[in-house]
Amino acid sequence: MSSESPNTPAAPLTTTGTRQVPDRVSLDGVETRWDEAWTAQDLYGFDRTATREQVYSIDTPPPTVSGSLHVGHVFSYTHTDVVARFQRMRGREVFYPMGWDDNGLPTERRVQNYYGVRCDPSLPYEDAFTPPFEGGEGKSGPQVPVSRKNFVELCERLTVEDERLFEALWRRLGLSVDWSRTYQTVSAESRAVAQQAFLRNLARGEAYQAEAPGLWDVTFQTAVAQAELEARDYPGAFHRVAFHGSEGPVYIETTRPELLPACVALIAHPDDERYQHLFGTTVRSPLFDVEIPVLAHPLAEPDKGAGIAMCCTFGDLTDVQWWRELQLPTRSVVGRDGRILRETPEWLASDGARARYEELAGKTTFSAREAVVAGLRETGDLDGEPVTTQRKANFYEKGDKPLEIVTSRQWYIRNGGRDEALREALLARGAELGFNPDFMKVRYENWVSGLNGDWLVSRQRFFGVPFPVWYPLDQDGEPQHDAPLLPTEDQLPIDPSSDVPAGYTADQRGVPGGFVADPDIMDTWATSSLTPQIVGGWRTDPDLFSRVFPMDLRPQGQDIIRTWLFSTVVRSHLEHGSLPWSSAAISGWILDPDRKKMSKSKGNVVTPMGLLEEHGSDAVRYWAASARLGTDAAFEVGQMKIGRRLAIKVLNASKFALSFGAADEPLSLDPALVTSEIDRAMLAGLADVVEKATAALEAYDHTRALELSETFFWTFCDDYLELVKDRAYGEPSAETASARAALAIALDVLLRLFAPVLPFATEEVWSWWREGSVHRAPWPTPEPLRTSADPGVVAAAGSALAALRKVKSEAKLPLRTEITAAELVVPAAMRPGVESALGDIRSAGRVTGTLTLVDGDGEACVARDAVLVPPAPKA
RNA sequence: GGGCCUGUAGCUCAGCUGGUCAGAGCGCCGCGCUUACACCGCGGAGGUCGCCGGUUCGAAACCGGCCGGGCCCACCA
Repeated sequence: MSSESPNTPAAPLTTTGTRQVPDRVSLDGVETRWDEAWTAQDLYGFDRTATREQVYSIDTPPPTVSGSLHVGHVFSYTHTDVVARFQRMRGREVFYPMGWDDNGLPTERRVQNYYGVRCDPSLPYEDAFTPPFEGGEGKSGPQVPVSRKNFVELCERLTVEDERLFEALWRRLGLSVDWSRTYQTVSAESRAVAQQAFLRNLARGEAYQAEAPGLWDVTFQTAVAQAELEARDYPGAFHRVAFHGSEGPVYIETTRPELLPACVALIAHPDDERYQHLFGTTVRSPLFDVEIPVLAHPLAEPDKGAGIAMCCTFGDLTDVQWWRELQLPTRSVVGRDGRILRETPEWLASDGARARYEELAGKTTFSAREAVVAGLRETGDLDGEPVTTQRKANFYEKGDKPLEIVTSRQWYIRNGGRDEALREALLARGAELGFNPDFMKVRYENWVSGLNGDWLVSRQRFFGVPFPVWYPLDQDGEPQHDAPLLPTEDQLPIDPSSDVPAGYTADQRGVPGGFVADPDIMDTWATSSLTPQIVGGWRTDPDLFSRVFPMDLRPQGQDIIRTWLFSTVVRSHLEHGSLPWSSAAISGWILDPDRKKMSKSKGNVVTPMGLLEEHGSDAVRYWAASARLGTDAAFEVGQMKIGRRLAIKVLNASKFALSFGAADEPLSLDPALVTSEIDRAMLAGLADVVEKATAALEAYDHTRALELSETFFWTFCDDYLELVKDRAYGEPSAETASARAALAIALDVLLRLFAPVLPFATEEVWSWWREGSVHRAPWPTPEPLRTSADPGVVAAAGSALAALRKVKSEAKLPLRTEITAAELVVPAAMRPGVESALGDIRSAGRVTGTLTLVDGDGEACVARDAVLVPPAPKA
């Protein structure tokens, strides 16, 4: 053997002990039985004395516990487990933790409904708090306000049960996770990591606070980041509205007439002939009679609408850009609740304008629009009727109302969105990362190249990781945002709404001269982007961290390349100056039979546990492993049935291969005993399979590896096993010993090849005749199997056997039928192979008389002039 | 509008850098309870590789165009 992996036995194993093969083999109960055995042995426990070179570390995606797992999870987590098992057998010490994502909006909502509470960070912690009820799924009603700490405790209580169910499913599926290494994204440790990483970003100037217009969800009343946007179709209508110029009306078209009081300029393209004479002049807005400058800006598109746009603060992101670049005034009228601000703005001077505004104050944008349109009709400033249109609007991915743009103070982390050097550095990180499949890299590059701002990390929610920041209050009680009070790292995690900054006392909270907490929490990605640091012990266990980081693999879905993957790269680049992992494995979607992405709302989700119970875990894993990374796969029960058949075949073929000779007589695995040509040829073929399958798995191509092993295995069963079984049954001789050793060696290798995909069936068989677990056995290498024989001998002999079978099949006779004489037409290339295996061919084909070999061409052997003697009919 | 993926037997998919590629499994048809397996075995039928051009001695594979499916980004006047 050319290379020794750490768990290769010191001396090559050449014989096995006695065998205990059950009379009846079955997959029933293997999942539970082996899960228990593996747990008892701590088979997948991580050995933290391993060095970084020995470790293979996986940054497992933490599923959202307040949701439910579906077949897509089973699919992609199987891909990861195949990698983990392969690497473990290759001799790597696999660091394979499991996390639970219980931070964020889905959990917040679930806890609210389940316990009838809501989070109010301004409240003090209550020691023995009892929620009003439990199990209030979907109930709505008055919710008792509780402190953030109480809320987090309830969250932890609720998610414990979810986690148990999730773990049970993963165990059933056979994930080789080290279950002593689980983490929660809402845990104290995760919060501490998130806060510490943030404080370091802040110290290095990578995190900053800014007051600026930004996208705002009026339902959740929080700022929203670029990565959380979703463009959706939204019905709207173009309204042609007259502004009053000195030389007559100037018409603009708008879908948001309610923003008329927020208008700050009319803007056309600098080259637009139609508006040259107006540039530099002013017009007056209808209804509100505000003097509005007409300005030129290249971003205006002459063929859009009237070619001249109404710039408001703020209707869309283009408005923001105009406002910034043309230094326009701020005239906001939409509040954080999505309603028109109640206070009449000071820029509305005339009584008429103020009266018009008062009609709008407090209305939703929708109602305000109706009122403005009615007003425009009344004054004759609406030209024609509104023309309905489908427009695209930006939505928060979890929201159902279009986003507004609101000015607010927010925290940002630099991500290259407004800094070319950093953008280039992050693009370089992307280039350095091994994407599997590699075309997924394009999504990363597109996203980073298209960033238009830094990462907005603050959210105006209550449940989540709070910013570890307080502000001193001046003598007027105003917070001094530019002089934040920060905790030390060893104090983390803190909750600024209940903890007190150094040098202050609790009773100074909110008092002039005292302090106040930053009210915001972090975006969930601000925590999730640190999963390698959380699970690797960055904060508390530097020794562990040095052994697992940078990690080897990030498995994840393609939809969160722009969020989870990118944000993790950003944090690692900023904090560690490296990639967080060297490779990423991107799984595809599961499509239902209509080729649509499976989703709960469509009611076509099959419960994963039901699937595992019905088909068996190995079968479901086989289906998952049959799909390549990055490729969408159909949810196909047929493929699971094939997997089940394969698993059962592994049991049966193994039972058979182990049945020759006395059970108390050890089987030899010594290749030196393999002397018959066809046996040596079979091993040579297997050597090729091992070599190619290993290369495929190294390249994250589990599909190819499985296909190679599977194809070999079926030929092994259907042809090779049939050919050699008579010889293997024979009296002790060199030929018999050759067949038995070849079968044992092949079985030993095949079980290991299949172990990553079929962990239960292979372990079951392994236990019949081998010590320990197949999952800690070394991955096979081709060298011990190599022989000088031509692997084509097996194919040639198989072709000869098929020809003999075909004669019987066409004569509609049983395969037991004897052939007392026949001619076998053999293509020249197969002649040596057929000759070398003639004895096996004769016995497998039940040829009892003369078998004459005749030269032929073609690609397969053909039998002719066969004399067939059917078996005597049974009584 | 830009980009990525994808279109091969009824179905799900292999066909890697152009020359045994026209394949596998399921399904279908026929046969068979063979000292592992009926949750099985054996044999067989099925496709002008989305369409049209081009490159080449040769293309499912490479190039261009078109058509169809999926997805991402941009488009919010």
